[in-house]
Amino acid sequence: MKIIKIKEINKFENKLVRINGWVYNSRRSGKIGFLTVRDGFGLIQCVVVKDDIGDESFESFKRLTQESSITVIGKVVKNDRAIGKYGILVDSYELHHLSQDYPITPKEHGTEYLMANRHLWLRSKRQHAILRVRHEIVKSIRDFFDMNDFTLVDTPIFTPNAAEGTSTLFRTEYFGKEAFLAQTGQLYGEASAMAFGRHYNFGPCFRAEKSKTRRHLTEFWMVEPEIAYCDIEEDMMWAENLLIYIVQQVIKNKSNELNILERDIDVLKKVAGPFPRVSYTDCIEILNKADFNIKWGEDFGSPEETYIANQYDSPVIVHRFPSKIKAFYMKRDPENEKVVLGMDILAPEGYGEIVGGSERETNIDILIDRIDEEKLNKSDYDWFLDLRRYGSVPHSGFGMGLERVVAWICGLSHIRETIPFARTMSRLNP
RNA sequence: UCCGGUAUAGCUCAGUUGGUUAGAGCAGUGGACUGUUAAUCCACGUGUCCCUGGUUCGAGUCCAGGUACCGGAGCCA
Repeated sequence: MKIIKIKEINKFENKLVRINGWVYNSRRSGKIGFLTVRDGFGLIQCVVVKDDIGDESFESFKRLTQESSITVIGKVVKNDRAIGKYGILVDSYELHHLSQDYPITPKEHGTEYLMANRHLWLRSKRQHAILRVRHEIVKSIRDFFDMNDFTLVDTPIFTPNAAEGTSTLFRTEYFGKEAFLAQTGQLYGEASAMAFGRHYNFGPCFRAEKSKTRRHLTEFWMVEPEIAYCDIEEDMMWAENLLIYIVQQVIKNKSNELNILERDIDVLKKVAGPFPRVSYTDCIEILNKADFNIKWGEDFGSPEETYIANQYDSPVIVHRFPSKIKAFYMKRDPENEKVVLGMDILAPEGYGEIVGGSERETNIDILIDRIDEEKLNKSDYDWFLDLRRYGSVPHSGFGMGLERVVAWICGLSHIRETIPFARTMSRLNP
């Protein structure tokens, strides 16, 4: 007899099968019982009839608890009343472990409680769906870069320097020296782009900012392509095409999960491109028309960002920011020295910045000036400056925050559900 | 760091103007039920009311300080 996955149940109509899983829910009505079983691949309703399995088995069935691990043996039958349109008429079952007092009941719980039980919450339908969408997004990111001849080159997590000098870094001890957990792999990505032409790195980043909002994690995953012989316009195109590809793949392959999450797929279908491109200077004008009272040169706050994003159905690309509010490595616009060739992509529906990128400064003298201006330690960047000494070329790249993309595509109100084990200011466990 | 909010049963919450023995639903246990979808119905239990101090005849309730957590700002993906 075959052990099958619930997701392939429709291939086994009227066959006897085995399913390895866990009790999702159990209820009964006299001499007939209904056991919803999950196996990690899906849910199925198993019908337990006293007269079929015998008094003794039925008595022990009545004692089955939520999340007990069992193997169910029975016949697959079509059943319109059941979830998934198929059910199993139980012949017998084997109990592996009887779960006692499972903390997550089918009733409501607070988020704090659920986060404290995150290791168990992962079994719930919604959390399962979110992480499967995350999986699809990760896969489509890797496929996209693979199809376009990018090479994955992993960048280190221990670093000696502060790449952007602005964000707070986690400090650690490294054989008697000070080291930091990487907040970006970008500088290493630039080295790799000079070796491979098209590079990307994808891994965890760490930021010790004391941010307590629904958009922040202290540990999150970022994908960062870096492309040689690429200007800012091409950079925007890569980011746009990546986002469109991700959304298409999720709609195509994870529609069940989006339904479980009650995500409006029509909203996602509007993400077709080309995305609107608005300069920072134009944004200032738009914002002041809406009574925001922001001066040229000031950085956008969260309300400003949300207002700009809400003007459009699809993500919007904001570009050419004042150089003073952006990182030292961004190239200045030859047509306007006051701005840099940087761009941010803002997701619709208030999900905020999901991409940040730029064309990189190639002139070593300007870079050294900028490093001094930011009061960074020049010796830490000597290897980075080498990239401008030996065959410097125009190049660009961007970083995309995985969890914010997951939150946006799933339509979630909080980023902590987008990663299996969230790390926030107040949570290091489980 | 700043601003706002919350803290009562295993979980989710109610608790009046300060009043005597602190409540509900769910979960759990036992029972009834052959078509349930968070099944329903009957019976049974549970408390450091976050901590410390204060006001009061009397504090879960009012006041002060503290702690923890939540949301927002800043910062950012």
